[in-house]
Amino acid sequence: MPQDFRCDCPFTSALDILGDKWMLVIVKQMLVEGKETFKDFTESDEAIATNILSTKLKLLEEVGIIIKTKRPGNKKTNLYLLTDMGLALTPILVELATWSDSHLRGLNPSIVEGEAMESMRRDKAAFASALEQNYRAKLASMVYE
Amino acid sequence: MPQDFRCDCPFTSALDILGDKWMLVIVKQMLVEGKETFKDFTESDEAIATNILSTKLKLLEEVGIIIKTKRPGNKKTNLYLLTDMGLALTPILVELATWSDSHLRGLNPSIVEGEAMESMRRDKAAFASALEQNYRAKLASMVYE
DNA sequence: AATTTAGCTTTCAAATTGCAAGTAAAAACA
DNA sequence: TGTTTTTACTTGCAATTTGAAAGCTAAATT
Repeated sequence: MPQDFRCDCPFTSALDILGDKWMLVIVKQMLVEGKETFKDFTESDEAIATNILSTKLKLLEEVGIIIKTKRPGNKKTNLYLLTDMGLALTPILVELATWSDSHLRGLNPSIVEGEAMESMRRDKAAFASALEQNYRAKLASMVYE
Repeated sequence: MPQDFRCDCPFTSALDILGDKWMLVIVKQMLVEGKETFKDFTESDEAIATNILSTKLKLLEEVGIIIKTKRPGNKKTNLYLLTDMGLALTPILVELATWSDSHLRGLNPSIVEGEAMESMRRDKAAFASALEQNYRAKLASMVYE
């Protein structure tokens, strides 16, 4: 079941894949919070139900945003990792967070503040790039362990 | 009914508002396609149902992304216009389209190609800025007519 | 005055989301 | 080596959301 697209619009087509409450949240958890396993995701602040998690992980894999793998020697724990296609979502996530930072604090006063937010405000592109490089470094280190 | 937020994460909070198939599509139609009236939206490529459109327009207004108004002298046709908060979504839309352009053509080969896409690729920030300025110019011209 | 248009609302069916419980296999423990 | 725990799910079912189609009201046009 690949996916259905509403039309030929590039904006809309992205939302045909990413436009729901969970797809980008899962990507964020991987990129920003370092979550890798099914268990990791179930323990998140956002409290995703396991059946939804299962469905969304399958969809993310089908589309090519993540890959499912295992650590050598471990036959039980699945690892979900971002592909290049998935890492390319970083700028979208950073723009979403930036918009929240400047326009959503009135509606959700609990939105976090701190050094990371300040760093993001100071230089969005550098912040996005750092997130991505950090994740790539982790991927590289996994291969040789 | 303002809105419920899942947690204090700025990424997730943006998706609590924008994370569905329609909210950002409606904003795109206003920003990129110049749609303003209920009728305009119903005639879009994406073919939104009128009940959903009605619900989403109300939500967009409640959140503060759009305002509902009328042209002076016309008591029938409602105009929906982007606020500053709504216009601030432009970079998110441009990042979504950019991602589609580089990663979704395999899954949706019908995604449009053309001068606008090339211009977006050439300079994303300038493209976003042009979209926003273009919309602001339209807003300014409406006031004096 | 009659018709058309714009902007919805209502009804109901279908799809999606989500809670809670259950299962199977691997791994850790005694 | 047998028992318990952990991980990664699936299943059943209720609740919510989405969507197609029809209907309705008031303004504008003919």
